[in-house]
Formats: sequence, C-alpha cells, structure tokens
Amino acid sequence: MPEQRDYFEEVYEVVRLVPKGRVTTYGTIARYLSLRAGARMVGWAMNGCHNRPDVPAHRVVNRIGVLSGKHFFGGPTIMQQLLEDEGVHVEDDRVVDFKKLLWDPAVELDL
DNA sequence: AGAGTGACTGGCT
DNA sequence: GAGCCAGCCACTC
Repeated sequence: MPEQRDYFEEVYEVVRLVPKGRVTTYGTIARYLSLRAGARMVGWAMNGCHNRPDVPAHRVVNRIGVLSGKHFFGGPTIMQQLLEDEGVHVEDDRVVDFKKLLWDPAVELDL
C-alpha cells in the first residue's frame, strides 16, 4: 500500500497544534489547509492517525461538537475520557460549551 | 468503469 | 437542537 500521507501529514500537523482542553472540527482543518478533498477526507486522514504517536484525534470533532469518531478509539468511551481528562466536559457524546472550546487555526494563529 | 460507503458540511424545515 | 437532503472526494469491491 502506497503512502497516502500528502495532506495526511498536514492534517496531523494541524491537529498536533490544538491546545490541550480545546477542540477543532474536520471542516475547520479542511478549510485551513485548503483541501479540495473536503472535511470527509480529514476524517479519513484521521483513520490513519493510529500510526502516528502524537495525534490527539480526540480533539477533533464534527461541526456540532459530537464525538463522531469515538468508536474508532478502540472503545466508545475512550475519546470521551481523554477529553474529560483534559478538562473538556462531554455530555451525551457532545462537547459542552463546544463553541467556546473550538480552536480555529485561522483565528488562533492570527492569519 | 460504476456503485456503495464514510471520523463531514451547509442549507432548509 | 434535530432531521432530511444534496454536494463533496478518496477509497474499496
């Protein structure tokens, strides 16, 4: 299997920049990297994050703050526990105060 | 080559 | 907030 990396690496790099206790979305990453592929591919990129040691994929949720990828962490509660451990409250698979915790590189990095 | 699928999103109801 | 629909692109069969 050839290396898909390309934008994969870029996605991982951005995700690694997400501060502890903050979250971001697939669409935000996609727009920031100007991925023609779209948000779906960001999710697919995260699918390969298991090869990466330092990719906090649990900080990446969908646009409404739902932990859509929790099932891919080897368990339905792993992702939530990781977030709770960082001070991010999760209720009914949704991030509490999601809008306030949202981290947008285009904004936080002041571009 | 065509159809199905998905860790998504925006718009509308 | 929640549900439905259409657009989106890479990947698999």
